[in-house]
Amino acid sequence: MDARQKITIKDVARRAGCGIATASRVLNRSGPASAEVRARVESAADALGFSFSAMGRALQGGRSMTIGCLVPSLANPVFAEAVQGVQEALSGSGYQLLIASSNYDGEADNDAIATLVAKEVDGVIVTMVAPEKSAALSDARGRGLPVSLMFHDPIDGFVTAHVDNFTAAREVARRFADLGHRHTAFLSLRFSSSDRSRNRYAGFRAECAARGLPDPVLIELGELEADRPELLADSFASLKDVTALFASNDFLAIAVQKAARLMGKSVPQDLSVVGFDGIEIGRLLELPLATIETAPHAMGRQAAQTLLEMLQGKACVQRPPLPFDFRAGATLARPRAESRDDDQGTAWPPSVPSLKIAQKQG
Amino acid sequence: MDARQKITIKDVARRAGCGIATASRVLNRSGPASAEVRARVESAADALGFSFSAMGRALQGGRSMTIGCLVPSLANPVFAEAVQGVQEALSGSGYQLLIASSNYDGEADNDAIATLVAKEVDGVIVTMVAPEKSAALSDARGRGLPVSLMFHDPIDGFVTAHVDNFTAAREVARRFADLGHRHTAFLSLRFSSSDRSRNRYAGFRAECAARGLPDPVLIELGELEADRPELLADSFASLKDVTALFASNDFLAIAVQKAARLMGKSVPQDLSVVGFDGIEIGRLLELPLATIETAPHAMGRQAAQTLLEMLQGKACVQRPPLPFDFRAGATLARPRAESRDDDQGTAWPPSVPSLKIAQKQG
DNA sequence: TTGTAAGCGTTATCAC
DNA sequence: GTGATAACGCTTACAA
Repeated sequence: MDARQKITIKDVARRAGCGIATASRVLNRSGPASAEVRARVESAADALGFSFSAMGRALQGGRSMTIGCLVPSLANPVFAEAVQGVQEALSGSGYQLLIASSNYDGEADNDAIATLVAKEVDGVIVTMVAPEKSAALSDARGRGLPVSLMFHDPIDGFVTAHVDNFTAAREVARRFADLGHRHTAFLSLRFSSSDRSRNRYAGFRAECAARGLPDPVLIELGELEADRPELLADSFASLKDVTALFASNDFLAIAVQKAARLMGKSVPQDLSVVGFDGIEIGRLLELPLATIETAPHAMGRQAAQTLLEMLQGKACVQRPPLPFDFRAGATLARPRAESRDDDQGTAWPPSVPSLKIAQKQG
Repeated sequence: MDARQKITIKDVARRAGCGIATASRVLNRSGPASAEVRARVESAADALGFSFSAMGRALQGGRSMTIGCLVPSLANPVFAEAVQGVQEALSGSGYQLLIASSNYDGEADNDAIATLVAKEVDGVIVTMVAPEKSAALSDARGRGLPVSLMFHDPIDGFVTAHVDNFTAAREVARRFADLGHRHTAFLSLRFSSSDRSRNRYAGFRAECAARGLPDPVLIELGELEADRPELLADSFASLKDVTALFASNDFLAIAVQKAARLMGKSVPQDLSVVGFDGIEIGRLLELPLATIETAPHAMGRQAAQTLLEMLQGKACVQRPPLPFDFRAGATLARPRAESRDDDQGTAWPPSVPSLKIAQKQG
């Protein structure tokens, strides 16, 4: 209702009885000014409650001092933590964060990038469905906009802050194999829209193959099943042979345990479960979750630091992947004796309602 | 390195062989233009890969089409979800979100507000340590900037999207009392910097008093203890009488169970635990968490909708609190028979290392 | 139908 | 030391 007009530097100058250039110099300490004028300007600014318009500055300076960040969702704590890391790395740099999220939608990704570009961000930090295929992203890069990726495994000309998903997943397979598991499964949400999930599956499968184990069963969930252990349970009734399951993230790993419980299977006696990400809460569970511990916070920090370097015109090189750790937990154990080495045929039903399940061929 | 110059509407106009006003009209469909010129302008824009500068527009139009959002932290899923809700409510409105976080620091809160104002956001959605005391916030409001609060219980002239913390907490006390618990405790992180925690404690205590129960023991944790069940366990060794514990959020509720386990206490036989917030994961635990279920997502949506209405100049009225629900879980049960009605003296040690513990007087 | 020009808030340049 | 003034990218009178 009472939107009072904005106080601009003009108002300050008028009140101080000087030119706007002088006011600007005083307020920015960017040039000479007599003590007297300086005092007048400062008290005028104070009295008026003046503060600079970042927009005016940006327009004139060519830099908005804003960097854009696109993540699939903030509801996923992994991304939320990464963004938090970005914020931290940026704090003190003078840059502000403009955040967008796409809800794992490739189209929305492109729109978001376009919007960020329109806002004249000075650089972007991005996790999206398919950066290598995004017209908006390559367009932005073509215009000279610094781009820093997060979570993605290395892609052609981009720099990325990442963890080596392939190798980390191999580690899980190694653990399973060492304990004597033969029949495994990989559980994923949005397999097709996440290069991370795909790389994890690839690594997992590669190591299984290297050890002469059958290919892991690939189970791709829809959004629905992930939140409904009952639905999940339905589908697992079929996986009789499977004694070890690798979930592509910790939430799935926790949800699948609930599902197992519903079907009377106990973890880890009947089914070993390992997750991915290493979210804090996994540690606090009655059955602490075995998982690959990653550092999303550090990923955010690194992505931001890389971007800051690009903004300073430094040459930017792809850094090595951030470390991961296998976190031992209570959800991983040897398979029951009787279920070992029982390799007769795949207990694989032709179809499972409302689930897209596919077993990759070796 | 190769920061190609930006394509402005001037470039488009030049290439199309027309004035910039015409180009603007065509591209915005905001005025007449002959079919011929229209075509020329459009193909020129296309060829050049032109896109508008939101900044130029904002500067001229007086509105940045950006709204600012300040939350304590994105690492807390409750706030992350709320922000997600804000994003959703804003999508399609043409407004972008500029996000800041303060890490629960009152000073950072003020800085963040100031920065958002400098960015010329058209409105702000805020959760901060002390909105009623923030100079920056009242200043912003004084300048006519629409302000919409989230999570905070109603404060003088502000509108807020909230849940009735006091009443929700009373509900917890009621449940405890009905089951026969007499000695309770309230566990909080950052009690002093969160009006929500304070209101929850107040409601909890009020209902205990109304039922003739002793005041709940107030336990305020530092950041450290919350992540270290060992440390937590140390402090609980003292709370011999307490049979029921209300944690001011679900993470604490989960952490405290781990601590209880470490000391050989079993939940809920020896200790009932109820959380607050209703995070999804609580449902999936082996011992599903009893908690007050709130709707942070809806809170974000409502805060955003309210702000949009303010931006449209509509009168905005404080809406009633969003609903909460008591979610039954396996962490709440009757106290053991022998521990009931044993009211002899407070089992309260003079000091517990590294914890600020205080018992409020009735 | 079209183009010129003023103005949004700032800073940088350049005379004074 | 100081103050006009041009420029940044855009929209919108207003004039042609």
